[in-house]
Order: sequence, then structure tokens, then C-alpha cells
Amino acid sequence: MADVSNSALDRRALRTGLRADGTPARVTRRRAETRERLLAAALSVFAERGFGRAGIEEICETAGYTRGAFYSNFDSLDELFFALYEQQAAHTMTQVHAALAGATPDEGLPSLLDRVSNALLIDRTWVLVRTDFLLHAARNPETAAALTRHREAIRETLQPVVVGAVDLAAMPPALRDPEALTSAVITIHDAAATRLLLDPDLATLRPWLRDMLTALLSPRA
Amino acid sequence: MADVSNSALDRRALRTGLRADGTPARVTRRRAETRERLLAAALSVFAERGFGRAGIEEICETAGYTRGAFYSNFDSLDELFFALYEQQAAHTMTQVHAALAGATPDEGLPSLLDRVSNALLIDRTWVLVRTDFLLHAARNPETAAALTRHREAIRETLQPVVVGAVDLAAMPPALRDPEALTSAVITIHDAAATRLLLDPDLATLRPWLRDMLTALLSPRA
DNA sequence: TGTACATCAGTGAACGCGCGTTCACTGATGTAC
DNA sequence: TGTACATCAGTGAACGCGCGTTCACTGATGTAC
Repeated sequence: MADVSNSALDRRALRTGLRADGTPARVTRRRAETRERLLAAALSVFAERGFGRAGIEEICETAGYTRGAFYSNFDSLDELFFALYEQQAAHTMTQVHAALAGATPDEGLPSLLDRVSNALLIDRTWVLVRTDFLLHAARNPETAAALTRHREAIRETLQPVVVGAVDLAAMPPALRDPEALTSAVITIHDAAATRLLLDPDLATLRPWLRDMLTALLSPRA
Repeated sequence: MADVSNSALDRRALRTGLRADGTPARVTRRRAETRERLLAAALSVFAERGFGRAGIEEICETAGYTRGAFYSNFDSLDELFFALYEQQAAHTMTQVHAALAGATPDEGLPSLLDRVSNALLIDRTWVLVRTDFLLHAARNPETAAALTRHREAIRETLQPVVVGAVDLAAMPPALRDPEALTSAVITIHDAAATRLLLDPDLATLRPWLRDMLTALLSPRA
């Protein structure tokens, strides 16, 4: 006599567009657009006020809906935040791939990394929200795992490029390992993003980033 | 007929312990302790919940007071947050000075920096709150100025030590400037703090930090 | 050191607003024929 | 393509809780003598 119906599961199914049997349910155009607009509004509200001070009301108003629309699409602000992160993370990966795809075979690493970071470091808005997400992750292991996964994916994409363009033997011991070296490159990029928070001037940031990467990767005696 | 009394000023005077004429008013022991306990409670609540989700009620409860005590000591959460930052920033400076004071003249830079970062990088709690403060600063120029000032102070303290122990001529161009070099050292330290958010294990972080600094400061051909 | 008095610091009750959450309803969208 | 019908997605009103803020009050602290 197991009760098959379960309202929480049903709602989940509704939101994720899966029927009870796993069949993808129709997702109407209208619904998809509402979701998009809510995500876009959330990005802007999170950036402006911080995740902790962003309200459902405010996000819906920004998106041009009433609060019911939110509850029809998400269970909680946390879920929306997570969805937003995944959307942006996917977008980031696309950008990185695009930047690398344009590479000529004999192009130097500095120029390559320049192009990658020009693609990534445009967006103060996203740096603000991403940092909030980092803090959220620091307090929530599940979120931390997702974030770490995404960073790993980026590292794996970048690693062959970095290793192919740097003479490992000329690196100091701690950077002779490809993984460590690529992580270090990403860390420098993170540091640049942090600087962007205090000084929004990209014109000073870009050369700084380039200089730092060049310094890190310059060959040793 | 200028009206000399002004209730906002009066309240400010009360809080800061200044009379209208600038004379320091008596600050009772009781009051000072209440303030301390509120700051300590705020640190813990901010760390646990994030600044954005921390409530006055929760902080007072943690400190063992009712909400009135808060309003008797601060005008707003922002003001408390700022006071907390200044307190901790002062503490940080003390720690840095203490770490440098213990130096022997012929001690190597790596060992020195090790001791500095051992003094600074203990405290995940404070890293959490400081990152929140950074975000707060990113949205609030006045706060950003205070934060930048504090970072400058640290750099000025560290700079002679770094310059004294590194062969500038053996650095890549971008790091030959003492200011840039010291900033870079601090940036690496920041990056380490960020890592602490995702992986609380100090045992892996400390060597990482040391390796990164060593790599950055290792002489070039 | 003790007492009387003045001021202060924190209490706790009261108020009210903002907003999260729910839900019956309706216009919008999609489907069947 | 058009119409009738079924389902869905978002509306907007209602509810109520949590909490920020105020304030008259009182026990604590400090001062004068």
C-alpha cells in the first residue's frame, strides 16, 4: 500500500520538467522565458545588494513578475542562486573554449592568456555575485563541491595549453607539476578578479594581470 | 539664532564618547565591555550566517543582551561591521609587527614570510567575515577607502622587509618596483585566504602558500 | 569607608512594516480533431 | 486553418511571522561629601 504520490516530488518534477516516470515533460516557451528573466533579474539584484540582502519580492519586481512566478519556478532563493551559478559557469566555459579556439599554433602563451582573460574579466557584476557564491560555498559543502567541480573543469581545459607553452624544466620546483602550474595561473586570475572589486578600472587591471602571469611563468636560471 | 543642539549629533557624541565640545566623555567599564561582547558576537554571527543574513536580534542574543543594548552602542549594523573591521585590522597589524619583531638579521625571507602568514592565516572565521567586508566595500566607496588604507598600511610595513631580502635585479621587470613586488606578495597571501574558504585544511594550505611565494620570488636568469 | 544622589546603560514590552509563503482563480498556451 | 477543450503559468489578495526600531523605566555605576 505504498503511497506513490508525494507532493514534494511532484513539485520537483514540475520544476525540473520531469514527469514521475522520468519522461521529460513539455516545457512551454513561456515558462522558459520566465525562468530566464528571473535568472537575469537575480543576477542584477544579487550584484547590487548582495545575495544575503536580495529578496524574492525585489527579484520578481525587477523581472516584471509577481512573487507567484518565483514560486512556480523555484523552491527557494538558494535554488535560484545555484541555477544562476550553473548558467554562468557554463557560459564561462564557452568563453574559455572560444578564446582558445582562436589560437594560432605558434601564438605565445602571454597572448593566449590575454585573450582568455579578456573574455573572462569583463564583468564586475559577475565577479561580485561569484564572490558571494564563494562565501555561500564556504558555508555549504554541497555548494563547495559544485564550485570545485567547475574550477576543475576550467583547469582541465587550460592545462594542455599552459603546459604546451611553458618550459616546465625552467619552472621552480613547486610549479613543475602541470596541475600545480595551471592552478597557479587560475589563482592569479582570481586575484585579479578580487582587485576588480576594489578598483573597477579594467585599464589598470589588464596589464597587472598580464605582468603577474608573465612574472610567474618567466623561466628561472 | 542657530540652534546648537542636534539630536543626531548628540547621539553620535554619546556613542563616540565625545561631548559637544570635543572633550572625551567618560566611558564606563560596563559600556566598554558591552561593546566588546557585541563585537565578538557579531564576528561569530557574521561568520556563521554572512553579513547579509545577520540580524541585530541574533547578535544581541549571542552576546547575551537584549536589542536595546545594540541601539545604545551603535546606530546601524553597518556601523558595527565597520567597527569590527577596524578592530580586527588593528589586531592584524599588531600580529604582523610581532612576527617581524622576532626576526634575526640573517633570517631568510621565506622563513620570515612563513612566520607572518602563520600569524595571519589561522583564522577561517575572520577570512569569512573579511571577504564579506570586501564585498561590502565593493558596493560602498567609503568602506573601500578604509579597506584600501589598511592594505596600504600592511604593505608599508612589509615592504622594507621584502625589499631587504630579495634581489630586485633578479626579478622580472614587473616586480622590480618595490611597491609592486610587495603588493604581489600580499596578493598571493589573499589568494591563500580564498583557498581557505573552499578547503579549511591549513596543513595543505601553508606549504602551498610557501611554495607560491618561493616561486614568485625565485631569481630569474 | 559609607551614604545619598545623579546619571547612565541596558531592559523588555509594544508597534508596525516588509516580505515570505500560500492559494483560488484566470488569462495564456498548447492539443486534438 | 479553425474551433473547442484541457492544462498550465503566472496573478494578486490574504495571512502571519520575524524582526527592526522606539521608549518609558529601573537596576547599575559612578560621584560628592
